[in-house]
Amino acid sequence: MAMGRPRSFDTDKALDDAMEVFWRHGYDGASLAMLTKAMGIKPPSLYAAFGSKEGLLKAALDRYAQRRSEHMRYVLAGPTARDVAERFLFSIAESHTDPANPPGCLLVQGGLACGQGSENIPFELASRRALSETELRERFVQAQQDGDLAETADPAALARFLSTVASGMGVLASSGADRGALREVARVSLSAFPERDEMRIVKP
Amino acid sequence: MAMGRPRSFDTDKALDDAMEVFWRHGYDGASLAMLTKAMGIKPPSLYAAFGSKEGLLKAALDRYAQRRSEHMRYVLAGPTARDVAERFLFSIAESHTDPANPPGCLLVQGGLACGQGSENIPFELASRRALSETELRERFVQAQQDGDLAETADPAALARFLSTVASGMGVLASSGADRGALREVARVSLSAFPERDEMRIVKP
DNA sequence: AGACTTATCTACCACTCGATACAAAACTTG
DNA sequence: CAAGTTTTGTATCGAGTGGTAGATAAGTCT
Repeated sequence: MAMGRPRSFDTDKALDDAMEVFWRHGYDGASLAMLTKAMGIKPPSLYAAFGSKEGLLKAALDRYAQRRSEHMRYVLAGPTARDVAERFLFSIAESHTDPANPPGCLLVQGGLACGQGSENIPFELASRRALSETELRERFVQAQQDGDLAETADPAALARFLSTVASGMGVLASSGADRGALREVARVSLSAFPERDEMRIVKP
Repeated sequence: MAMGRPRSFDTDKALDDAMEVFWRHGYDGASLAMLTKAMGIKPPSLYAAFGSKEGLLKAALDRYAQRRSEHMRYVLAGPTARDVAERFLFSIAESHTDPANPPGCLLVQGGLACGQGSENIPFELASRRALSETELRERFVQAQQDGDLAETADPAALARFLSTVASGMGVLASSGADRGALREVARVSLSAFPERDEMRIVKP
């Protein structure tokens, strides 16, 4: 059996290019013309490789998650719950203002509300945003067991708070805020986080 | 001189309907077909009244701001800086989950990233988001003068933090979070806010 | 009433959208 | 080399986009 003509473009490179377009223009705002131009391929190649525009987005999101998993591993490896929170917020201040990428977060910029035919895109993004919140929550539960987070603290609430601030920082960055502004938000947010020998956040 | 045929639809009612469409689908996702159907008018009437799709959005945003100005007046009338922060966050938890509206915040849902021909929409929304942050900051400066906010506190940082949390709550609400979840975020966020006789947020 | 002004409706414009049919090209295998 | 398989480019599809021309309807003014 013959093997067929080999693909003439690099899939990961093309996904990086597509990711940038989705990031900068959102799902609805990213047209196939933009995408194919950025990726350096023609529509039939795109559809052969990714199936559809939505398939392309999902592949780009997978790659985005893959990239961020390294950061997240570092974040979750913080020695205490508070260190984890600190790493989380400050690494986001950096990544959301990384000049190598469009400002903000793909999972926020990608599309909170979409038009006809893209109704499921916001759900897709939301479910992926929920992943890091879950990781944080589980890490905080662990911290409670380890004793570096007060038993009266609420891991779910803390994780949701951090996740919410992260989304807000994405919105802030998308409107042109600089790295200093995001760091400042991170700093203020951290003061909502219980210090080691203190607990301000307790269950109701 | 004659006065011409009177308009057969109510402008404010039509704007409310358009607002909901923009809110639910974003600027790019809101098609003229959706808008005219929701508003109960035909395209020529829309263009005669609002000039363009972008003009319609701006008119809807004006009306949105008008609605929220009442809430904001109540928020800013809080007796102390901390009361202001508390009112701000909890009123947002309510409004972003008001079943009478689409979930989230129009200024966030409307479009953080848009396509060709709508590049200025994100700026328009960002500038309107910045307004409430400015109001908060000025209120906190006043609070400092009044003595109910520590001199070492940073009004700009606090206002930006609250504004960021508000945006984050918009993202959270748009992905289906319920009112309780938003209230919880508000509660945690408030613990980052200096109590009356304490100041945790100081200038660097 | 009749002139004038403005809004509304039908129908349509040029264009872009996401997606594809088809044939030529490029590779592996026999 | 020839057969088989997959990718590529050209050219295009039907549907939908934001927006408008022109005629008609509905008012106010003299």
